[in-house]
Amino acid sequence: MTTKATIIRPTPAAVEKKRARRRKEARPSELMAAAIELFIERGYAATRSEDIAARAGVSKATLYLYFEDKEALFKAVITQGVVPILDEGAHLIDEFTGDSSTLLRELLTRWQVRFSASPLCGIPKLMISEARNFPELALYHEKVAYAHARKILGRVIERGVARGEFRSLDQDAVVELLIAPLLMHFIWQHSMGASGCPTVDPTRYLDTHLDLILAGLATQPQPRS
Amino acid sequence: MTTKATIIRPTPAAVEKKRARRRKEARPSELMAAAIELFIERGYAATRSEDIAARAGVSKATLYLYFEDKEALFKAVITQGVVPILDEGAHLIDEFTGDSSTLLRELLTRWQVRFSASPLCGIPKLMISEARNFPELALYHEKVAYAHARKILGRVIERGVARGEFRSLDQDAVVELLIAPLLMHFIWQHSMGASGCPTVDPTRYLDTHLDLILAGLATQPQPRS
Amino acid sequence: MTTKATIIRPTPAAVEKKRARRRKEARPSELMAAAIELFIERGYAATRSEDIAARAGVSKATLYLYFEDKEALFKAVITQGVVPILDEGAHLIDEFTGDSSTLLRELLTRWQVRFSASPLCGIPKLMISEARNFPELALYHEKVAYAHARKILGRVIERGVARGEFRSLDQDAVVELLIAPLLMHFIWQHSMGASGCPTVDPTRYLDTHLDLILAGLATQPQPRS
Amino acid sequence: MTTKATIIRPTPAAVEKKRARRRKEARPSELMAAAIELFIERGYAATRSEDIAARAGVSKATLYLYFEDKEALFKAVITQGVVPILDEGAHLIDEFTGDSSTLLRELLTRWQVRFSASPLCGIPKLMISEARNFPELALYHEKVAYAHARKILGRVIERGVARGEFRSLDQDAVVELLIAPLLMHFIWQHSMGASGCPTVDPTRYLDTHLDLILAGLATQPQPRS
DNA sequence: CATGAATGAGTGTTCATTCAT
DNA sequence: AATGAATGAACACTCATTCAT
Repeated sequence: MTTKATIIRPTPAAVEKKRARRRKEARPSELMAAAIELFIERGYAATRSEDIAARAGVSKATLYLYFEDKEALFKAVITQGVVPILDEGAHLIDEFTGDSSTLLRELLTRWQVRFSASPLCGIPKLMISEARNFPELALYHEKVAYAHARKILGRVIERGVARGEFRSLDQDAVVELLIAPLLMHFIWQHSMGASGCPTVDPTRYLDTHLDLILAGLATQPQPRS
Repeated sequence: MTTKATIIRPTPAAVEKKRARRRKEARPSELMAAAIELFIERGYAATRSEDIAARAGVSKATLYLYFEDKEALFKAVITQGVVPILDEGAHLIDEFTGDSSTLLRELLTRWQVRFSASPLCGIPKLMISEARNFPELALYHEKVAYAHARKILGRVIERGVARGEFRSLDQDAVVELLIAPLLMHFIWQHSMGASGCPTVDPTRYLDTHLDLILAGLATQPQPRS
Repeated sequence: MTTKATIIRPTPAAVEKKRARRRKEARPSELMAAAIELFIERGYAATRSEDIAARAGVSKATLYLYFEDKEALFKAVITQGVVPILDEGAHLIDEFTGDSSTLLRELLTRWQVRFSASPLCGIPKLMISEARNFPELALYHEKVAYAHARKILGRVIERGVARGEFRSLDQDAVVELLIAPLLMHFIWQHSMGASGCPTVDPTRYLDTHLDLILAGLATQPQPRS
Repeated sequence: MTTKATIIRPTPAAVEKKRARRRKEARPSELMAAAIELFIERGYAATRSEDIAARAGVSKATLYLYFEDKEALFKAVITQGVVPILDEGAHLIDEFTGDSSTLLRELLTRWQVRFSASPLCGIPKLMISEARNFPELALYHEKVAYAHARKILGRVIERGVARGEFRSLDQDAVVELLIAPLLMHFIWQHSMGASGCPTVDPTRYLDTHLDLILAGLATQPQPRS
């Protein structure tokens, strides 16, 4: 592109320098990726900053070029984007025209699939483990992540109740009960599950969850198996 | 006191030490009680053995008279008695003669009440946090606690299915889904909840959980609110 | 004491334990002694806490048993007793009945001798070096040490002026000029002097200082050499 | 602009680099100026080379283009020109024809004024602080600066004694005593003084110093105030 | 010439653990 | 049985220095 196609004499002076410092802007995310894995595996305190650096392929000192200290790195990891995935769910609601049971089924399935595919699903376990040592973080995360998810689910429940599809129950509790199994599943997989404890099959687990809870929510008796 | 009164020779070498052993046998449990609180609050790594000793009212060195090391204390804490409370549930089943929905309701309520009243309800959070650093412990705990609870719940479900009260669904998943909200609740209270994040009302939460899941499980359409 | 003098059989049980933990209360001063030497030699920053501990014959960690941190140790060192020696001078004044020149001569000589014999004479150099990094300390030291010395010298000057022995000059400046050579001498000995630079003979130096300044202060022409 | 207008062939290879070398030769002194300030403020060890570079407006790496390492920079700073100012004093003597008291007064005043106006007056404090860590430097500095100043002052004293104006005292000591207050004053201002400790007025201080010492030196009783 | 990026070699500080008493 | 004192082994963080561009 920058060089003429018809170059006759590639003068020694004509040296392209463009490979250059690709790494720099990648570093923070590389470090955060390494950090999230290790924090989830070992916990915050048991993870040595040197190990994080090593896994990111840099020296310990480099870490401190990009993050004030270990705590800042931890906060950056936690603060990082759960929201976009949650918002996919919000879009789903806006566009959906069918019955609320199907909507709920699609929404939870979508979330499970999306989170399972990313290291983000390790964050709940991490957050749970460190919440009491980092209360501000816990509050922040609650605000931007959990509260957000609750609000989205709340809208679906309202929709179902408004359309006469769902019973009118304690809405806050219902919302919690919709999430709890998903959350528990992620947490389990990154703790007991990763230590060799048996884990339920995620698909059957989610299916049964939806089966039960949709049956429980429904105003009309469902066809029973 | 413990020596016969008729001893004539009080040789200088024959010195009776009879004063104490005072609370010798209480020490281990005092230490474990202190440890469980701190481990739950701060996590294993962030808890200094000196703090445990201080909370138990003894010196740091004393801890090592009763426990090999910090890890042994941790294991002792975790290994400790969840089983008795779970077994109360088993007894309940044996004696119960009513319908399975009521039985399930009573069983879960009993468990929640009993665990909530004890520091033991902090163990799930602790176990979750440390599982990957102590895999043998995780497996042990899974075996004696979670598997036990699952078996008990499984019996209730089987009972309900056998009596035609419950639908026949994927039993493992159903059992998990019965426990997940309880577990999640305990975990939440000892992590996010303890950091000032809002928490649902436990009673309404459990009630709604039972409402939903029993409705979902029931073969016969329930009277709907 | 506790054993009879006529002990025939020193029963194995009769063991005296009294040698015991003599060290504990000596530790802080041992550490401070080590610290003052090293701080003066190398400066605060260039002195490794491990070296201080080593010179005091303990491990690095032991240092932290007695001092919060390196800075606390530094402050303890600086804060330590210059005052008693200064006060010897104050007593001298109170008891002295002769002429003020002689008093001044005795006072300064006394101070020089006393400080020269102790590691305290290294503190001015240390304080000078670190004053800007520890302003609170500088102010503290100024208040309890320098200001105190100035006040004492001021009294002698006033005495001399009142008795018609000394000219009435700018008193603050005179006082400073009385101390400056002494101070400079201590500072020099712990810096340039210790690096092999030539040093004047302290006695001749002090004698000449007194000669000059007393001649300068005198209202009556002195007999001149 | 600087290139001739009539250049016809702007061959791609013939690239003139003529812009800069802008302040290339100014760099070392800019760095040294920045360094001296910081070394005096914080001491050698506590001054980060990055801060020096920043204050000189260049990057950390640039410093190493001009100085082998931090120590070389320190040495360059210290080694730097005190001599010219001292020599102004020497010239003064050569040209002076009046009485030695006046000469001494003029000489010391000149030095104080000249040094006070420059950051060089911070060097004594710096040298004092680092002498033991840089003994060669201390010796060097002693040789080129202090010894030089002493020699100059010595000549004035000799002159005064030869002319019957000054008493014949221990010459080395007298010379030291002439400098000590000046030196002490510079040191104080860059240490305690800079930390908020009270400082005497330099003019009154110097005046009184001269008053006292000249009176002390004089063979003839001076007119007394 | 100048620098952004990177790092090896430290340093202060902590803490689980031991041991003499 | 209990503990005050001590420490070895880590670990977070820093900084002088280098080097590719």
